[in-house]
Amino acid sequence: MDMGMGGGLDELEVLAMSPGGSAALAAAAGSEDEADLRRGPWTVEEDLLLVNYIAAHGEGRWNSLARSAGLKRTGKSCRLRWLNYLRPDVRRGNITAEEQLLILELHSRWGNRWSKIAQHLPGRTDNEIKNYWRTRVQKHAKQLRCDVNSRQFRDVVRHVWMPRLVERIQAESAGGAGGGQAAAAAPVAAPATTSASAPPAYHLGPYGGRRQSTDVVVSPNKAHGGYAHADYYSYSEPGQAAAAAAMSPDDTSSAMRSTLTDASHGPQHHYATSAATPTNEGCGGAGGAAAGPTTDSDDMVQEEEEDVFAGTWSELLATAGRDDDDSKIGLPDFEFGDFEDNLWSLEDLCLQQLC
DNA sequence: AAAATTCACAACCGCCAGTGA
DNA sequence: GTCACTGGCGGTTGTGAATTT
Repeated sequence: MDMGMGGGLDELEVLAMSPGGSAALAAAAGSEDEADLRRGPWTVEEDLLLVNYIAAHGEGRWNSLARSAGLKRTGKSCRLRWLNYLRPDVRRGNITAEEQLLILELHSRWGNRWSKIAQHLPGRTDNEIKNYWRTRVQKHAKQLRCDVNSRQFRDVVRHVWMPRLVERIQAESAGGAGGGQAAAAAPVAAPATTSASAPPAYHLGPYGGRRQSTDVVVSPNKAHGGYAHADYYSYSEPGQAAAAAAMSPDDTSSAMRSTLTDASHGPQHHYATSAATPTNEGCGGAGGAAAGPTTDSDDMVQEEEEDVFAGTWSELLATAGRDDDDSKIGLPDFEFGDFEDNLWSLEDLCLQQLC
């Protein structure tokens, strides 16, 4: 694919992406709509236009919305910006261990159905989950020289990564009160949506890459139910440290657990049997294409006919926390080392004959 | 300290399905 | 039936920060 940003920028695009490029672009491009459209990173001004317009008029037809709001963007671009970034309930930042576990599990069931997976992770966007998968999960697959859809890698995920995530979740829960090392690795993103009392906050600004430290949080204007113009009242620190400080690891874990089992966000996820079933169910077909995600229709049927998760998250964690090994939800025993980013080693996997 | 590399993420694209004229 | 428009989805890429050499 060599179109769009990948195909190199023409002069207009370069103008558009430069600071203050909008005016320059308009001047250079003339009055035609097509050429008048801006591309590239959104500016604070554009974000404000979009946020304020939606606050006043709600979401609607995106193309007309873009025009009415005075944005020189396509409707698609506005929609994406809103859904992935500006929406008040969007959560960004560290993916928690619970969320990682859920992503791994759901991906094993549905494959790259990012939007579907995202529906089960409140506040997370399909784009973020997709990015997580590509940057983290596929990286591990690459390290192991496995194809990400291969049976070997799926086994590794199920037998090594998932159990370790469960361990990590337990450690975080246990460490929440005492604030041990697990606390240091605690999730930091606070669910913006689930707080009934807190007004939504719009995260404006960018703007690209890892510049979260420059994010601007725009508070809603509670007085008239709209959202204040350029009402910058808070600058979040890198990694949303402020939010992290406001929520202990334990709080986060319990919040996530309750959120993840909230029927309003979709079917409850019962993890235990899925994690406990060491791929015998899917093992018959061996590798290759058969190891890949099942088809959509198959999944839908499976989802409706059987819930592969047998217990709630709380139950899972409680069960997994028992000392008696036989009750450890059927997960294979591993020597759980540190909880650094590298959740397994090649030696581990060789020992387990997984890869 | 500078250069090179890696990482994380925003934003784009094409494709496709749904809808209405 | 068909055409145009719109929105949603998954795949891909460019970019800047962070890390390593």
